Amino acid sequence: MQLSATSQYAIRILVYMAGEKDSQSINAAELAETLLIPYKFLAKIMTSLVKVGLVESTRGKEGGYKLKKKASDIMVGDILDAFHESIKDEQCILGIGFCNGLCKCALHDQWMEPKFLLQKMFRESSLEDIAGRGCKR
Amino acid sequence: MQLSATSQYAIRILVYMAGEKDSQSINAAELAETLLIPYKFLAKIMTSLVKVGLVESTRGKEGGYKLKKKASDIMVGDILDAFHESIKDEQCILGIGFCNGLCKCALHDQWMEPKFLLQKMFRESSLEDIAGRGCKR
DNA sequence: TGCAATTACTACTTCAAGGTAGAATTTAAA
DNA sequence: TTTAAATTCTACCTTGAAGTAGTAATTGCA
Ligand code: SF4
Ligand code: SF4
Repeated sequence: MQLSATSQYAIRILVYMAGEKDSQSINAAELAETLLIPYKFLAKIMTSLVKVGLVESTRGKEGGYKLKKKASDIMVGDILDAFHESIKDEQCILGIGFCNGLCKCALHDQWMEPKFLLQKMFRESSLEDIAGRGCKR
Repeated sequence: MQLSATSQYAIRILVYMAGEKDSQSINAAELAETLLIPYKFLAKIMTSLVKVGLVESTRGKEGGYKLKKKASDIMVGDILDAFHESIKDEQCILGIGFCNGLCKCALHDQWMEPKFLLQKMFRESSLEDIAGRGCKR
């Protein structure tokens, strides 16, 4: 019952980038070192984030990564989407599927509420909301 | 962001057993067939449930499985515990760890609430509460 | 131009979860 | 006592996520 390592890394990376001076690019080595993420794995994640349009990259000397949108416009949910890990409305806690209220087991209603809160949290929390506070890793 | 297949299977198995006539044992073949769980994998799960004391088994002809406690005394959380998948208080949504309120990022407080609801749901839902309603699989 | 720094690509390895196969063990009943 | 039905054990296979390695492509700068 937790996010994949990939998603967790991605969130931490983008939050860190949002906390840095704008219009200044950060390279993979610095990210890997300060965030304690394996360099090569981070590089792979960064490429995904570039492909999905959350980050822009410049190669070569003086190159690196920059957020492609304002930190206030990147939601945690966008990041989870990139790795197909956002929570769907029909997701069932027992993995059965989508009774959609027709046949409700006792867990159904109880799962609705935390599920909704998680969706809301992911949908409404932007990088700006998170950056600058809490754990710096 | 979901339970492991093993835990989901285990919950469904025990809920089904709770819905059957008491003091009557059910064998692995029937469980596998009605719940659409691979037979051999189910057998493995059952052995775990026996070892952890939620189920008792009798081997040989006429054998099978029975709940070891009343359905109202087996909580979903007990099942998750058996597979080390219950949600710890200090579980962090970013996998960093346990800031314990000292350094709170913006996700910290928002994660607290759904986490609490999930813990409550797992802790307070018994098999009896679930059995007999909803999807029969 | 050439070099060094950087991301991107391709392919592999490792690890854990999920799943399978077959034989050993136990038991009730014929 | 034999046999068939059942669980249990041990060992393996498969799949996907996590992580690694090496090289190609790109770019700024000396
Ligand atoms: S009724 Fe229960 S099993 Fe069916 S979708 Fe809802 S939570 Fe899942
Ligand atoms: S402050 Fe944020 S990163 Fe730290 S434990 Fe809480 S949720 Fe996790």
